[in-house]
Amino acid sequence: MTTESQVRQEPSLLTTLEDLGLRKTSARYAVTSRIENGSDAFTAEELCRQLPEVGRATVYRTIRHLVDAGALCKLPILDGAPMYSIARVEHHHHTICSKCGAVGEFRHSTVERVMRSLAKEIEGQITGHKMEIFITCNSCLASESDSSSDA
Amino acid sequence: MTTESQVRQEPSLLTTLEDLGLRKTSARYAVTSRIENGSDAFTAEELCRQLPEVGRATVYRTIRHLVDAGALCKLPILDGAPMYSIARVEHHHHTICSKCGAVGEFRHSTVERVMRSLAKEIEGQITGHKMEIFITCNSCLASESDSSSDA
DNA sequence: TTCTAATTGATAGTTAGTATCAGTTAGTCG
DNA sequence: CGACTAACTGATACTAACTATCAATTAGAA
Repeated sequence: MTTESQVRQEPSLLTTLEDLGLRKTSARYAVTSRIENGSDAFTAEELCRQLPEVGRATVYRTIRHLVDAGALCKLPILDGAPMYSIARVEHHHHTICSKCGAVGEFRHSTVERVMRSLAKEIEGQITGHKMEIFITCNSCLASESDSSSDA
Repeated sequence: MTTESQVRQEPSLLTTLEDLGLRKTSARYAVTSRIENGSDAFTAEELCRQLPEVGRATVYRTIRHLVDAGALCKLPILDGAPMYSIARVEHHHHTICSKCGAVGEFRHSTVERVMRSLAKEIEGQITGHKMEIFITCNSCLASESDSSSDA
């Protein structure tokens, strides 16, 4: 577990940008490292607020590059701005806590298998899919049972 | 097939509003009948444009009532405004054509079964789910093969 | 008919995101 | 190293998609 060789250093988001042929700038460094060290999922506006030294346009532009490169995933939220999270698994789905908004990732072969069986049912040609599971996360469940003991 | 008794009249959206204890007004009549007679899925702004005689606020308010009542479903679109479509099947998922934006509904027991097996994998308590399948619809496939014959 | 709470819609405000463009900078080339 | 230039930045202004406000209107009960 602690062996160096087993720690696969994920290519940093800044590297992803370089690989796109983009320059390594201080603004991009600020944005990518904030994303990497920040919380799970975030909105563009949150990031702007956390990085007042970087212009909004640059924050939005950098996010867009990362999404285009597949390094970030953008998930549409029913009410409000889309959230972004680092794509750690190539193809995956999301869990979203309805209470606190925490976003998780999962991948399950069954989901992919279902897609194949759905192909028969659906008119047209399937090009992709997306699944979101709404949950109450463990920490919200815990705080819920706390407060319910008051009542 | 053509027997009257087999044509189950779906409760109109206006009735849905009445059932919520809301008044039957001409603005609400205009909005609901436009939705019922219009195309599959629409955005709020589209509806506003189609109903210049109804105020924007009223259009948005009416949509919100219908979504709250479960008569319309709101589906978040990755880029742009959310789309709404009449919920014809209680619990269902959507197909979205990536070319033309046409939205369809489907329901498949396998999807629901998968959810149960995922429950084991996922931390926290599942409260709901949502699945979108991206397709190229038949008519877009057709026009695609047309234009490819030009090239 | 009268009354009143529900409703409307014009307007102004907010939020999220994009376009513009003059000024700055990374990285290369000599 | 120094100069050059295309890439980049960020302030600003703009647009789209809503939401809040509130005086005027209206549905529906009495």
